[in-house]
Amino acid sequence: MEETAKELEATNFLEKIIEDDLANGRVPDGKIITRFPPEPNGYLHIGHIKSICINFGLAQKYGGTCHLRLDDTNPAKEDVEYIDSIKRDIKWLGFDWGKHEYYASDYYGQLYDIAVKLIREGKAYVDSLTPEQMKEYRGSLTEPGRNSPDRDRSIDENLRLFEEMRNGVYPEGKYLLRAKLDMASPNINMRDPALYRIKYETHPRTGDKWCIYPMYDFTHPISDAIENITHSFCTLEFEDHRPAYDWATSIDGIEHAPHQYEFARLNISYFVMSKRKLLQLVKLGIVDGWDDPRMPTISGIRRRGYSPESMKDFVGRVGVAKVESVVDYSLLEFCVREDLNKRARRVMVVLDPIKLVIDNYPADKTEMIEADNNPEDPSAGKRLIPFSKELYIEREDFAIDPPKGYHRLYVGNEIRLKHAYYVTASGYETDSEGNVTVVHCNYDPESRGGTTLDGRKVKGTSHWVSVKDAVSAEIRQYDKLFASDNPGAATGNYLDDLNPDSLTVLNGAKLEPSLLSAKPGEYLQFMRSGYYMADSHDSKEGHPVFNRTVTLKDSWDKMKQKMGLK
RNA sequence: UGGGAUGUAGUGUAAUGGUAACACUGCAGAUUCUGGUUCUGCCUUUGGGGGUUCGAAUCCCUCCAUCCCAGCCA
Repeated sequence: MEETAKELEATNFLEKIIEDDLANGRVPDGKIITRFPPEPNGYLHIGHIKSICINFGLAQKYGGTCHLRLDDTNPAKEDVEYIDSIKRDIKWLGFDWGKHEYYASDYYGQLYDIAVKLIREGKAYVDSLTPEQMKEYRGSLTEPGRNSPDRDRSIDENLRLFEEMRNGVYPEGKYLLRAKLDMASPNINMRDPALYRIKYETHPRTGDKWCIYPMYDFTHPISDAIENITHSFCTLEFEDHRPAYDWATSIDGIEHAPHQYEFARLNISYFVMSKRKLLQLVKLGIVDGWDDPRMPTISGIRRRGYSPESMKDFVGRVGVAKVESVVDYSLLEFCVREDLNKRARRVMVVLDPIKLVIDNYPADKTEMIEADNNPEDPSAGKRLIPFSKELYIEREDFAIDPPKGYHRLYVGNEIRLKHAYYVTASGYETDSEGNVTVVHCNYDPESRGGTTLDGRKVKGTSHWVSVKDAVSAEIRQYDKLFASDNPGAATGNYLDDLNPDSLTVLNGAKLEPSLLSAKPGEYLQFMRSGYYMADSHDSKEGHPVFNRTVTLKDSWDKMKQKMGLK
């Protein structure tokens, strides 16, 4: 069995379907064709990454092609702004649709002709029911619907009315073109679904050429057929639409019959993913826009500093199945950290500074300390950092009364200043409120570079920045947008679960001088704190602004919580 | 008995009649010039009940639970 070997490669049920179709000669020329069909009515989010990876990824894996098709059949909600962002986001992920950029609106002419043909064959009719009446005639989940009085309208009259609809003779809502299927079907989608509605909206691409627009159940399957799509993957909620899909693709004259397969959409704890809610967060001004770094949009993720590789790794680990599920936010953070650990350039930034004065270090001396840019990647090279008598260190790296297990700086304790020297604290100064303002210490000149000949160990290592060489910057400490792992579960309103601390802005941070010219797009690790990236909107040469992508894991913080210190 | 779908560690996903597993999380430890990384170990799993079988997560019956569907949205 030659297909046996291939089947072993499949890692999920969609791959099994493809391999089975390939093995049984059900795919023309052995080239599968998939499509990613977003509606340009909002920005792509992390849930779409799964769909993108499935459609583009599977085409790639099996030597096929993937089309980008903008499903633009509702001009009331769609906009070129969204089309542009969608294309930018897919490219950022590293996928390429090549010349296969299509629009459902490209097929309006063909769709119209098919509709006319259906009318001629008595398979579609123009209905004058109002929306309220429609609903009433449709029946309910447990009761069958009733036929519309217009269902038996003559073919000639249907033809005339439909043409007049197209010509703008009637106002919106006056008439509707419906397929004549089965009003008693247990599947509501088969109860004479709407095919065309009147809409006086200017379309982003067809302008005012049309005032009737085709519906999803009609457009989508036929678009797939026109493009010779072999595998049409969509999310679970379209399962009930598959009979409509199969109906549309089997209309006489449509030669190619693609198949639809459904998978579970991606849900992540602490996130909201619906376009409606994301749009609301933007409209209400709760976030800075679609690309706010707290948004789960691809543009938000990019601005936050997540890497495309980590996102692809993430959706790969999540897998593909038909169970509605919620993935732990911790897996997302794990993937981001794992990837950034390999690629981020290490730098020293003191977020909440206090001064450290080395009493036995010459006042006028500055020496350049050599530091690795990335210990995980020697090819990232080294850089020189200025070191002098007065430094900034992290406020939480010094304690007057060190708690149990604390191995940072306290009077009498020796620590290492990263890459530089060992220092031992000798005393400290406080302000009138008792806050530490200055820590005094002495350094061991023999420990230059961060080690000593005697091989003695120090337990703590602090990062530092030379006072006279320090750069200031705005640091945006982002956290989860929602405080609940299931926003809205408790009250029914997801806005009740907004995390009040999702953004903390730090203005007093002190940075090593190399950061003065940091550029958006460069992955950084502020040592011992987290991963950061310069903000693409607000960071300027000489006035950097950084977004926190994700914190480093912090086992000391965990220990403190366990000891009840936090 | 409206229709459609789905139930495997805390979470996600494998295993399709032959020893239930991988990842994340959590816990414990080792290493470490980042309390990061890396490494080691541990915890916890087939929705319930019946049946077929030498053998069932897998096949059959039944019950239960959850999700989706009543837009002129997609």
